[in-house]
Amino acid sequence: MASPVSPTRNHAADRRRPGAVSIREVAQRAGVSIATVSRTVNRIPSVNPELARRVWQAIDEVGYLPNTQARALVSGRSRMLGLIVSEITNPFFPELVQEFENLAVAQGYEVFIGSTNYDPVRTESLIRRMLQRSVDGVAVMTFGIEEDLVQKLVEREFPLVFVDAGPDLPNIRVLKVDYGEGIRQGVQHLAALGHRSIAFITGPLYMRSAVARRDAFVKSMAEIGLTAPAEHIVEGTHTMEGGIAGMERLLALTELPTAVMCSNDMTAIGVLHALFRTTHKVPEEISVVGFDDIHLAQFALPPLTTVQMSCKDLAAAAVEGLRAGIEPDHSRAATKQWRIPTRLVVRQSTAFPRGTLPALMQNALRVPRSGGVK
Amino acid sequence: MASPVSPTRNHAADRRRPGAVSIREVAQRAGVSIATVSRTVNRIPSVNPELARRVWQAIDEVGYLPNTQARALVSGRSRMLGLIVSEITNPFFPELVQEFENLAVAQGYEVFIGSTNYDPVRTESLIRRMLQRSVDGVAVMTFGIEEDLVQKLVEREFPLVFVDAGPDLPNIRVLKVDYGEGIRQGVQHLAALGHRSIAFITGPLYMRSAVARRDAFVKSMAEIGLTAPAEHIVEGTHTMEGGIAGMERLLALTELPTAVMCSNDMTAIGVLHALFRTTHKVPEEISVVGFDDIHLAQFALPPLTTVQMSCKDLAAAAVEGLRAGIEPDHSRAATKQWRIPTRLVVRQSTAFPRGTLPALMQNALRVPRSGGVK
DNA sequence: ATGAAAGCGCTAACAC
DNA sequence: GTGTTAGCGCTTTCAT
Repeated sequence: MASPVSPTRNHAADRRRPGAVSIREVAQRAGVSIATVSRTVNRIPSVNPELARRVWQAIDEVGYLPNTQARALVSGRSRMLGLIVSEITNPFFPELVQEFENLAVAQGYEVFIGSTNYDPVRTESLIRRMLQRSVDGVAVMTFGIEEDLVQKLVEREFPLVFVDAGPDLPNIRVLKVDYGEGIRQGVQHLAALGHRSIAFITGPLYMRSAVARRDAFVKSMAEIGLTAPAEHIVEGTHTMEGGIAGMERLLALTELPTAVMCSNDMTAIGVLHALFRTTHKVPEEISVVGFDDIHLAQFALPPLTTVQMSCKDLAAAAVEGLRAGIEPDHSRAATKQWRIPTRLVVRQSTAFPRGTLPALMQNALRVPRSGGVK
Repeated sequence: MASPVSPTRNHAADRRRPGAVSIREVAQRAGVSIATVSRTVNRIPSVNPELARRVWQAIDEVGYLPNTQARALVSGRSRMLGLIVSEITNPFFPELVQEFENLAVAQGYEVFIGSTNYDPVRTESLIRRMLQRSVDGVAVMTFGIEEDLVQKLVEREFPLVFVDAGPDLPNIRVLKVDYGEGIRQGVQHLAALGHRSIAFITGPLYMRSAVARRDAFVKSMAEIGLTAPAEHIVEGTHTMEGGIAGMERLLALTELPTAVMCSNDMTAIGVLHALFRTTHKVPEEISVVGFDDIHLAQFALPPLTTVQMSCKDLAAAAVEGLRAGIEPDHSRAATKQWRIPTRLVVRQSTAFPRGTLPALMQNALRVPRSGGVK
């Protein structure tokens, strides 16, 4: 029963990967107890420098890597951050994921990424999986909070970050994107060029952020005394396909707008595509403005004028917001809202509307084919 | 000392998230031992159905989720698969990641994604992090094996999947992409249209796959009696920026090629951009062919003719290859190589070269502006 | 400052 | 068929 050196070798060990070295080998090799190894690894100041040296050397020699699972088990913290996006294939998100990951890793966290694909079943399973892997917190960057998702998460009472809107609960932080200012700048840019008939292709309207952008558009138009007729505001899906479909509906109108603003860049790229297919020239015949400023926007044909929402800022705020909720003495533990600025980036998909005086002058002054504002 | 009900409440428990319920609560509530709960959860057939029912009910009532960390610790398997890509922001990868994730999750695995960004330091840390989280296997989908990365991984002797090439070791599986056939079809498509002067913009040549694609191009050209002059093969970076730079070099040549083939779609999109900027028309003046067939390719202006490398196939093979190495009695445990087919997808960026008879006839027959092969 | 030992949540031997 | 228990690798008391 109480055999000091058990003849029955442990069962699980045989199943483990060959390369794996445990804290015990290190302790043995350094001639100390496993507690000392643990302290050394965790940089507890009280360890004798000489012992610490021996421990580090042993670690080096055997190639020891602390087992995170075991650490998590005892500490109750996994040092993993959940990151939920709606669609990883939407180019905005990889950029966000990349920034988020860089920051998280720099702070010693790992990232558990998942995409909902707008599918409640999938989302449900995603949450469950994150809970089982006991992430320390979750950033929900879907830009459209699915209500029951929030519910599940909130119930478990752990640190959460949302974009745009979220319940006002102690563990929850919200990243407020300043859609108003960015959209306003876009509208004013178009108006300044002389556009009066500006259409807007929204995102899917079950998303709060899509609604927020549309509302910002309507408000910005009103501010300068303009009202878009109902048929000039069409619902899209935040995808290229949605942009194409939206533009086609606009094209079917008897009265074409002279400019189209889009709820995101992918939609704008779809619009560009639809316009190309129907041989309408951008920006000579119609101006196009996007939103997000994804990397691809500069490579659109023509390069897209757009409203930048810095995913660097967004990612930074998300990671900080999470840390604020997880680490008891984080400096911004009390901050509940984080403001994300936006700004206009003018490229070549916008110009004076056709037939206006500036456009005519411009045409007279330049070489034939390279239209557009430089 | 041996107090049956310890007055000292366990230390770690206080630190844990409130919502977390352990196997013990379930056992207590169902009036069974924790072993029975474990058996029930793991669907061991021998459990009494009546007890099982009570256990499931208790699980439901308390919202129990088995703790994966603890499971991993005892079983020696984490049910996590590492997935290493070079750049998550390159649109090819999110598509691959998505497929990979879907398949992995369907098999009960979680995915630990990491991108190397072509940075050895970052890569090193990535491997270490994956090892610490004890992933069960790693798929290296960088399309350019960094030698020391392989070394590190191979040392630990765990299941590995590479693309294109990898050491012939027991735990390693290789996904062989059939570049030859795809590139050949692209070249023959161009040649069939009448092109004789075809340039090629490669990927970064430290990548095996980039070299393989270039070699396939040279070989395919030779097969039909064509030889591209050295200045018609320029090195790119598999990015839009690289495509622009490459095309600019081509444009500086006294003798322009009539068609450009690219090592990937992003390069081709860059080429399209450069051509647009310099007011060259695609495909009327110059034809462009890509490689990969990312989703974006259909929305390029004009829609891109390209060689499809199915990331669905790739992802499926990667997951299966990993499972074959991890699960002792997987049906394809012995398979060491997996062939990934490629095929040509003709869209509108390719046409007869300018001035050839077919091109003239075509122009005579069609409405002014919408050139290209339909 | 260091070591012994308890215990994190779970699985798998082993005993009944 | 079910319960008891050792032990996965680690951190953290507690005693020395």
